[in-house]
Amino acid sequence: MASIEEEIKQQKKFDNEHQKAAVNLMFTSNWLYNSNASRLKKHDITPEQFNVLRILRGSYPKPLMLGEITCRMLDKSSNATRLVEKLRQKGYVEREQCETNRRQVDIVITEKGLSLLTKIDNEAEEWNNSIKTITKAEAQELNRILDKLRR
Amino acid sequence: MASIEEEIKQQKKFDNEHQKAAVNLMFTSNWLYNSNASRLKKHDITPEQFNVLRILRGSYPKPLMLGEITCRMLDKSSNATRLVEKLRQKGYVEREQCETNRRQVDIVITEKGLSLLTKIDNEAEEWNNSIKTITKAEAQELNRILDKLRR
DNA sequence: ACGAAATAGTTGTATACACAACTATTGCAG
DNA sequence: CTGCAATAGTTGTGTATACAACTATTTCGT
Repeated sequence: MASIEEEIKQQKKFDNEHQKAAVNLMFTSNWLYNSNASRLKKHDITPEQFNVLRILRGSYPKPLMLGEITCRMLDKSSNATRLVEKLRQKGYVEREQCETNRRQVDIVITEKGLSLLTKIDNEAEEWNNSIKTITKAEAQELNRILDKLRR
Repeated sequence: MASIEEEIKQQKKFDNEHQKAAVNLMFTSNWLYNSNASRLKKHDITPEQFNVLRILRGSYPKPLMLGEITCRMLDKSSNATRLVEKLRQKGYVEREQCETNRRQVDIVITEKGLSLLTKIDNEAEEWNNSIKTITKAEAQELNRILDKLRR
């Protein structure tokens, strides 16, 4: 088992438990992100692109405009225009100018996109296990503390 | 108060508490990172560069070779060569080829770098409060769960 | 002593985030 | 109706991560 101090080879003790939690949080998030990135890599898709596809599946068959995608993303300041363009080039989404409001661009996931998500879902076993080292009760407690932290 | 579902405007319920915790973790980490980035911005330094400087202060006055910096960093796959070069251009660190092993490059923080860290420490009040919405006991529990999660 | 393997670091290319400036379209006050 | 503000999206520049190929140096087996 590796404590956060061991992971980053900390020489000195942390000032306090809060500082340590902040570092631990970011370190663990990176760890999780990298684990996710590596399982998606064989499908030639990044976690950010995957996230956008899942958002679009959530709304399917209704399209979403770019702004709606942005506000559902984990990282709000990411650039939906460019992410969507990457997905379009791969054939996973389609873009169309909205007829009633020509400023808007409507995005919809394609059949190909949906079937990619299905394939990834089906092999998610390994990924799911990587976070099942904690119990359901611990996951709930984690969610509670994280929600409180952001207040 | 904003639950993770509200933050990302989730349409459907999460499959389970573990999935939700994984998303919550990454979302909260981004939130924390952005909060950190914005306080450092007025000093024209990024969180990654700041992290490298603190690592070097931890070892001061002993220099560290690039590889030692890398393995202490939060994100191991980041590129210490390029980060250190940015810091060198700003005058916060010095690089020198190691005499006993010419493959190595020794890095040491400068007086200017140390005084920058001191200045940032002195105005860290606001940042510290941002994670004090949780109690010390909750911070400890968070640390315990995160360490367990990575096993 | 020689050459292969290991070690330390550098560099190139693709992806994504951060921020700001920019275009195009729509809505609204007067 | 006109023009200004608000909205929706695009694009440019700088920073950092991901991964792999590369150079230089040292170590070690024979």
